[in-house]
Amino acid sequence: MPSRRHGIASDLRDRITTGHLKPGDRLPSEAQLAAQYKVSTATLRGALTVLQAEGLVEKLHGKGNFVRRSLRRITYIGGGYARDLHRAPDTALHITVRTTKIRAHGALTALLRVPAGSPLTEFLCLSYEAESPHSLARIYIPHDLAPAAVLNDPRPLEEASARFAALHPASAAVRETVNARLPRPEEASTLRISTALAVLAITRVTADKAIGRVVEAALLVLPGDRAHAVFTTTHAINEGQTER
Amino acid sequence: MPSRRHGIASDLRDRITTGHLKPGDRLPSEAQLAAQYKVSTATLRGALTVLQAEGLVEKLHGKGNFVRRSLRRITYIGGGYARDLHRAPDTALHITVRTTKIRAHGALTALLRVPAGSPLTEFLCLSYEAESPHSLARIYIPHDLAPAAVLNDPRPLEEASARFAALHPASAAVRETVNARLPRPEEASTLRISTALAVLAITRVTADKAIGRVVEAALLVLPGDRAHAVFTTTHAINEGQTER
DNA sequence: CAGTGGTCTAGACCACGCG
DNA sequence: GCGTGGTCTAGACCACTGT
Repeated sequence: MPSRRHGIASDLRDRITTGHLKPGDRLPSEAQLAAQYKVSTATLRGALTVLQAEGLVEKLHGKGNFVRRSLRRITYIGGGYARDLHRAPDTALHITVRTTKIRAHGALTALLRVPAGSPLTEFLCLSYEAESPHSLARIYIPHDLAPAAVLNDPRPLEEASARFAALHPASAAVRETVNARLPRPEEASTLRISTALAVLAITRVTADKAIGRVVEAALLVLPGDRAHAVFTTTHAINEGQTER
Repeated sequence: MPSRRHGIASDLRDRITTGHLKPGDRLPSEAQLAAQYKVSTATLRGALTVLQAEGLVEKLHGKGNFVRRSLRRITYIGGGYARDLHRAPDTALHITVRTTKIRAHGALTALLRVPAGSPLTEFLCLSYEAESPHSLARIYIPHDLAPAAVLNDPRPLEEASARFAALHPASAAVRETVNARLPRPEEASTLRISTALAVLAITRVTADKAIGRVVEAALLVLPGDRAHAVFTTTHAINEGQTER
């Protein structure tokens, strides 16, 4: 075995997949497991980090380590459609949105193709599933393109970007960039995930081809242990429908 | 600051972005840095892990820690096109392919929609850029769909899936699933990356709609500190071209 | 309060790269 | 062989959760 912690991770993984440890079960405390495997707590925590990244184990500070109930609950659907996130149908999802007016700076000026200092509206969206944070989205829209209807939408939001569906232009070009990175400290605390757990970061830029402007930039952060992104494309005869 | 290692990471990050540490520079040894910051080597290594995941620092076992020369050199282009990976134009990319005949098992049967035990051809592709591993791809094709022309392609491969371009059917449905996870130990060693560094894992399934079969499943692994995936979609008037 | 995980320390020992 | 990073130890102390 390449390392002690991978060996322990394999052993615990087997216990989970064979059903000796069932979904929802609490594992023995890290001190107990460390004693069982005769390793230091640091090494044992390394093993748990591996299983956490696989989505098999959920770590809850102060409570314990648990076998995750369902794997891969968050699915981001690519293609720039209004529906961003799908989740298990039997669970409630609610979202908080904080709206702020800011001015373009740093990477935002390049994404939105506006000069530095341009007025923007920022929507900070945090979605919850059963009281536990689920995903984080920061959506930026040039101020002159953010209609009052969106700002004052009275509907209780069902899904994050339902509110923004009206913004999507008739002829749009959507560019989504996906990468894996560690969360910034404040992202880790708002999503209540470990700072050692990678997140799936998606940057989505939507341009209206008719007016030749970027109408929205969305920075999405999904916990890497529970999320994946799906992109589906159909190719017509000898030519694609996705442009570069 | 949320933690000691993030504080140190911020400080080093500033030294890099302000130019006090230039691309290609070797950082002081971890022992020296730990002494400078008056922390243990474990904490200092935590700080370097943060910077490594951001793509700012490259760790080379036995040599040292270096400021990365160019950020985000690997770009996966979504949409199922033949060209999988783009890289800096001034660098040479070469690929090794190992072909094996195997039988469908486990997740492969579900991906390819074939019964367990079906004969498959596996292509294990490892791409290198200037002698350092770059990306890892495992491509599976039902044996009866793998033409001899592909198996015996005489061309020196320029890019991984140029060889497979001929396979792409006229009318294809491509489904790409992206997630962030830790590398398996053998993936970490072949890609020569840390086991603590998340990878971007892309599962691409290509189906030929005409014959209603899955013609290829590709499991791609890209190092998270250097790679991102880009998906571009254009929407026609009031309807999309990406299907679910 | 007691019990849990999260961060950190000050080392030891191993594996790799290079002269 | 020597210097480097990689893994691991056996603790200490802090932060969070529940009673």
